[in-house]
Amino acid sequence: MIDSTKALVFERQAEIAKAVAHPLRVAAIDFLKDGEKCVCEIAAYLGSERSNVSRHLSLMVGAGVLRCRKEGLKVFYKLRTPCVADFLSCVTRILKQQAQENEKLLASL
Amino acid sequence: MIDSTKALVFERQAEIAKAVAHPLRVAAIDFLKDGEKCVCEIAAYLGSERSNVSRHLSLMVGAGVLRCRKEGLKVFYKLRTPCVADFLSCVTRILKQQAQENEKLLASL
DNA sequence: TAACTATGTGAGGATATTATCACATAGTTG
DNA sequence: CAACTATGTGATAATATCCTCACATAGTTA
Repeated sequence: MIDSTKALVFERQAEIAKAVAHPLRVAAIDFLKDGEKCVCEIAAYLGSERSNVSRHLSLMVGAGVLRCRKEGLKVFYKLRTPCVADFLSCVTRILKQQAQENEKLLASL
Repeated sequence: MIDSTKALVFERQAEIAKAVAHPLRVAAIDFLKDGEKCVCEIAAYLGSERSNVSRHLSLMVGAGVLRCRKEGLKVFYKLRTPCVADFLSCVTRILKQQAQENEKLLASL
């Protein structure tokens, strides 16, 4: 059985995964891996409503995935740690392996 | 702006992240990193209803995170690729960095 | 100060997730 | 065949997530 300390860790891990688990948020993280960007840049890139993007971004800040900084009228967001990008590359690797397996399956038909 | 190919990738990446984004599922993946286990073992470890666990597991199979194999009465689940475990260690690293920042903050009070 | 720009937030409804209960299925064993 | 074991599934209700619209806030600039 899971002890309560482990349960807490699993819960926090799930929270972080959840903070990434949305197409717009994945895209935003991918966009931010090159450095900080303001909301309007991010929204333009994502092609989605400002208010919606703003919500997704603050959700990620809440989960500790992003960090933000105000400067004049603009608010700049960036990855809180480069690990976040690594995390996405891990997901990408999973995707690649899936694609490879599918290819093998297809070839055997 | 995001082109449609990229959008598809982001969507698939989000799907995979979502498949992990639940405390029970994180725990199951952690449990499975040592090798395949049957549903009853997993359910016992998670301390949750069989039917519920079964649903979470097949969700992960659907997302391509797990793979399953029938043997007699039992169904064994395992990680589809070791990348899945790597992915969780990435999340753990993010958690650690968060904890370190909090510690630094605390020390400065 | 008034108009403007960038961002955030409340309310709302639409949709998706989740857990639980009861039951169905499939394979095993006496 | 009957009882049993392991697993999966349908229905349902509770809850969470998401998007949109309208409006609020804060800083800028004319």
